Amino acid sequence: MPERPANVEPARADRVSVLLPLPLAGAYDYRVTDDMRIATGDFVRVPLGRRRLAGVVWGPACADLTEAKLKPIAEVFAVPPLRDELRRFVDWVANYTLTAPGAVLKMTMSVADALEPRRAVTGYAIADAGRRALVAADSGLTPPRRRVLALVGEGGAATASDLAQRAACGAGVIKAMAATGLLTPVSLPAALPPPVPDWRLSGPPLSSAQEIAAAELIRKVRQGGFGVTLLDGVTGSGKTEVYFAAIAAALERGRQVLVLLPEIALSTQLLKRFADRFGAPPALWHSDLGHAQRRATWRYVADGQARVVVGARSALFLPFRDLGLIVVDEEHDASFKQEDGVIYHARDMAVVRASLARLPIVLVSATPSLETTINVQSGRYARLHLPARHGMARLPEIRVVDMRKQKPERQRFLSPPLVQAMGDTLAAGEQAMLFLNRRGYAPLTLCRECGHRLQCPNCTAWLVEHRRVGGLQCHHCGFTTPMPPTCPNCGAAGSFAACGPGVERLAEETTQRFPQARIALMASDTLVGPHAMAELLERVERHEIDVLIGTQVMAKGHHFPMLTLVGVVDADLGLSGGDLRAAERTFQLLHQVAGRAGRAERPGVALLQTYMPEHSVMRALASDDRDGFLAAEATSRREGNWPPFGRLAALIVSASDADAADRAARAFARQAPHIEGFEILGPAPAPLAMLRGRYRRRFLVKARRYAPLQAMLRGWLAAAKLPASVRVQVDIDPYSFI
DNA sequence: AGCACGCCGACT
DNA sequence: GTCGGCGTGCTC
Repeated sequence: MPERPANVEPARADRVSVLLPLPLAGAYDYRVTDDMRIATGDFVRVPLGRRRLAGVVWGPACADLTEAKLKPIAEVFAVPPLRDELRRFVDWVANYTLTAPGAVLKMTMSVADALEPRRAVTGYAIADAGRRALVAADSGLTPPRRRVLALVGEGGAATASDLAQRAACGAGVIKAMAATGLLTPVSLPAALPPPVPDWRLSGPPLSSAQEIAAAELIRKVRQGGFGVTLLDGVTGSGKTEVYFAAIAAALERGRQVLVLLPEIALSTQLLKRFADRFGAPPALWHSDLGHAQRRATWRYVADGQARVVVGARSALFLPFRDLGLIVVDEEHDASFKQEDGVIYHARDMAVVRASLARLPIVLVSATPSLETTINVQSGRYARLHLPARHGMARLPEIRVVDMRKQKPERQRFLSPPLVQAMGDTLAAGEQAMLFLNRRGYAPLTLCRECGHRLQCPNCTAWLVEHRRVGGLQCHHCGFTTPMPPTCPNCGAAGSFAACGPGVERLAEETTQRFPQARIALMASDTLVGPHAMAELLERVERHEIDVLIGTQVMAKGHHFPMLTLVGVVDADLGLSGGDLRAAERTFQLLHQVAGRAGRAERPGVALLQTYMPEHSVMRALASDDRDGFLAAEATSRREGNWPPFGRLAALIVSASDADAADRAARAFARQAPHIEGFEILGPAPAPLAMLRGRYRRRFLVKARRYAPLQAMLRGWLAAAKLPASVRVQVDIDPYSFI
């Protein structure tokens, strides 16, 4: 039987509702047979059609179904029940994002067979005969057998293949030793529980500012209850050690901790620091996890043996047994926004989970989002500030390069001041970094004869030339094609011109200008395999690389003592496109990128190449005026009633052909409700009017801050009778306007 | 999400 | 004559 908190009363009724991890409108009712003890939250297996599925008992039966239609629950899983806090969270997220509750539950039940009894594997322990043989002078043991016995004697039971590998013998040796009684077969869990972090270990000494912030967080953790705290401090101010102190306090109380990170794969340095601080690594949760590990971690989170989970946004839906603290590091990062499936913002939903579970949450950033800043100003969130450390890393000087005056040569992209700075840096034996958020060689290829541009057949997007691997790629749907021999429009041969730079093209230019420099590319498509990133970072750290050229993956977390120059090749790149948060995001990204320079004793410089040197983002960066920038941003958003002062939802109507999409969008528009407090914009072709072969039309709904946005949208969607082939995707609080 | 049922093209 | 394409609809 699953263990069950004493205060949860078993549902007495002979029928209950069960939520299944499917995008169904609601929970389905099932019969409880007499021999079953069922409580709300129990994981159960139920029949659905001809399938048998795992689901969760969600509450008392809700529909009046005939006895004949009702099917019985097949089985109760021996797993701790889903806590009330998490069930309410699932319902809350479903309601907020206008998605089926089952689709949200699916994120909690993300491991297919995690509910099945924990699999055991056969391991081998040392038997008495083996122990005697090991100490006997004339045992007649072969060297491999002796090695195996020594290993098992010291390290304990292990699987045959594991032992064989460590003792450098065949697995047959192990089997034979078991047959002769030197080893005993034992049952081992398929994956061992994660090691327990030791909160009693002391971290590095804290500065007085850190001490004050840490004490406040520790107080909040000990006191318990909901509260949001922004931990605000520039890179190098020691934010991590401060929230480690809060983690230690939660562990001391025997509670679990969730740390959300934007890109777990990029956080090797954080994991290392965690292991140094607590004597054990945290449990990890991200999309690249192997299935067995995933399964094991889910179980150990559910039964409380995984004490600290560091994970990407999906970790927010894990079934913690006793969560005591949530930390969201880099809270401003846009990758917390999940853009497909259930569309949600992990930072915002983390605050909701903390609120429902009544626990403290810490948002951490050097460049807090405007949302969080406004919440601090209104007093909803507390703020702890860490000033930069004196005598330690200095923030780089940021200089703006006016590209209207400092033109690069034709078909070149590095301005004279940047080339000069690179030359000086290399001459001084230091390292430089070039940042450009564009993969590939050139973002656009056109025909010089007829002006034809190579476009993706499935998306409204140009094909990007990739010279390293050869051919053209669409960065939206993954379409690839070789470079055509002639222009598909006019048939001209050899007429293609690459327009604009990607990181590959910058590498080419850098090689031409500095033939002796050792150059490395760092983009999501050049880092293949799980260790590519770590290996490249090590090479940079060992100074085997002089110039590192890369995209956003290079922006965060790593610090290189010899890196003193950062060149931002196109600082304006993120500012076009009418995105609500374009300025804010560009500020955050460039601030982070610039922060890569000069983090040790050597002062650093960042050069921003821009055609808009007077733009508020460039001025704020150059004058290191984050708060002034945020204040100006707040003013302009308040004036337009844009988030976070008003609310926004994006609805994308899509169909498999353009005509159907237009018809559906017009029909949908006719049903638009006219309610005070709402403004409906559209339909307009979505920014990617065609994506993965579907034609998209977009509506934007602007609402006053406290207007009932979800209710209004639900009414609209219910009123519109659209054919099944038309899809309407709802994105509450949209971030990407693509 | 699956898995059925159902009505129209190229094959044994 | 059937095998199979995926559009539509249902699953307690």
